[in-house]
Amino acid sequence: MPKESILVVDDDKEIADLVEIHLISDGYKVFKANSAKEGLEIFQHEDLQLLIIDIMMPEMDGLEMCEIVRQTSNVPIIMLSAKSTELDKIVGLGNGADDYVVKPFSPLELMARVKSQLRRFTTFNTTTNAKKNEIVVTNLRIDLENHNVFAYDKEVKLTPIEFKMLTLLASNPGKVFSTDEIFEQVWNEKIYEANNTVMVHIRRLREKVELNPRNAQLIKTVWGVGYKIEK
Amino acid sequence: MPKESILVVDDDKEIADLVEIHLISDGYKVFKANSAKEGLEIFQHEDLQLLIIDIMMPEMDGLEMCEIVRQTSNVPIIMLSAKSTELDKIVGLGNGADDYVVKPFSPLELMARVKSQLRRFTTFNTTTNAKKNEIVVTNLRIDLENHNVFAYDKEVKLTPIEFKMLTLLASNPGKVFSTDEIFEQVWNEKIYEANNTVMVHIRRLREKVELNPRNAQLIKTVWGVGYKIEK
DNA sequence: AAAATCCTTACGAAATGTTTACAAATAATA
DNA sequence: TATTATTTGTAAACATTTCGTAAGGATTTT
Repeated sequence: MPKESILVVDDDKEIADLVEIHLISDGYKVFKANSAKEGLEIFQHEDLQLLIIDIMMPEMDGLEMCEIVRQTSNVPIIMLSAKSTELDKIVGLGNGADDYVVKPFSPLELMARVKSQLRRFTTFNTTTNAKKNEIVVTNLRIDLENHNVFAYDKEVKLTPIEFKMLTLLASNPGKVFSTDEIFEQVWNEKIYEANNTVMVHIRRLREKVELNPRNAQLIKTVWGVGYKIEK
Repeated sequence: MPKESILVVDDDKEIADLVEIHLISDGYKVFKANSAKEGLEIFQHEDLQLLIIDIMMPEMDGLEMCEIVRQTSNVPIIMLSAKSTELDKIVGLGNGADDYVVKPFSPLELMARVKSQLRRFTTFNTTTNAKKNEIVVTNLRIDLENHNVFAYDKEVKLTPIEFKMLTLLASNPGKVFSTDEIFEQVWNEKIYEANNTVMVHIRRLREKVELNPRNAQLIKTVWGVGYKIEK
C-alpha cells in the first residue's frame, strides 16, 4: 500500500533532493517542485497529504503560495526558511502554515514533524468520517479498536493469539505467510525447531471463522508455502 | 463570548505564570496545574481546547501525561522542555504531542504556535463539539452533572472510583481498555507492578450494575485484552 | 506406493480472570 | 473525640480459558 503523498517545494535542488531521500526512505510518495508556481500546479492536480515549502524563493515566495493553498485546502503545511528570526516564525504560522523548520535543519527532526502533522491530519479525518481503523476483506471484518471480528456478518470471539494471527493475514490480503513468518510476527520470537503450533491455531481460527472448516474459503492453504487470505 | 480554554502544566510556577499572562492577554481562558496529576484532574473535568505541558516534572513527567490524555482525546498538545536535543523532539512528537517548544522560549513564538494549533483544531471540529452532561449506552445512563447512575432504569449508588471507572468505559463505548489503561485513567498514576485492583473494582461494579453479575452483559471481558462496554 | 506436507484431535499445563474474605484507610455520625 | 459505617487495597483460593505438544489420520506431490 502506498503511503501519503508529500509535495516538496524549494528552488534549491540540493535541499529538495535531500528531503526527498528521507521522505522516500520513510515510505512516502514524493512530488518535487522548484518554484511556487510549479508547486501550485502539482497541488491542483494531485491528492496531497502534506506540503513542505521553502519561504525564500524567487518570483512567488513560500508565504504567498501558502496563502493561495489555504484558500481551498486545510492540508498540513510545513515551512522551511534560512532566517531564524522570531518574526519569520510568527509570520509563517500566522499565515496558515502548521509548522516551521529553520535551515539548516536536521533531517530527522523534519521527519518527526512530518509524521506529527500527518498524524493530526489523518486522525481528524478518521474521527469525523467513518471509522477507518478496521480491516475489511471479502467476508471478513476486523474492528481493531473494539477488538471485534465479524465473519460472514456473524461476530466471532477470538483469543489474543488468534486475533493477532488473523489481523496479520488480513492486513496483507493475498500475501502468503509461511508458518515461520507467522510465528515470528505473532509471538515476536525467532523460531528454533519446527512444530505445528501455528497450524493448530490456524485450525482453531478456521473452526471459528469459516462456514465449513473442512473446506476453508477465507484462510487458504498454499501447499509447501504457507497461508493467505484472498484479496 | 469567551475564547478557547487552555491548560498549562508546569512545576515551575514562574513559567506557568508567564505563559498565563500572555495567554490571558490574547483572550484565552487559562487553567494552571503544577503537576501532571493535577493537570489530568483538570483535563477530566474541564472542556479544554489546548494543553501546554512541560516535559520535565517530578513524579509523572509530561510525556507520560501526554500518553494518558491521548488515550481518550485528540486535543492539541504543545510540549515544553529545557532540553533542546534532537532526540527529545522526536520522542515528544512521536508520543502524540502536536508541537514542541524549547526553553527558554520567546512568549511570542509560543503564542504563534498556540494560535496555529487552535486554528487546526477548530477548523476540523466545526461540526459538533457540545459538551454532554449525560451518557447513555444501551441499558446504562450516567448523569454527569448530578452524579447519578441508572442501570436497567434502576438507580445505583456508586463509590467515587466506581463512578469514574464506569464513566471512562461508557464514554468510549466499544473501545477495549486494558487494566493498566483503566488504572492510569482512574487513579491518574502510572502503574508499576501488576495487581488485580482494577479487576476487583470491575467485580464490584458488576455487582451493582448488572442484572446477573455472573453473566455480565454491560461490562464485558475481552480475554487477554481488557474490558469494554458494548456500543 | 512412498514421501512430504498438512489436518485433526485430545489432554495437561500455563495463563488469565473471578470471587471471596479481611484489614487498612477514609468518611460519616453520635 | 470516639464510634460506626463505608470505601478501598491486598491476598489467596477458585474457576475458566487459552496454549503448546504430541500422536495419528488425511491429503497432495513425487
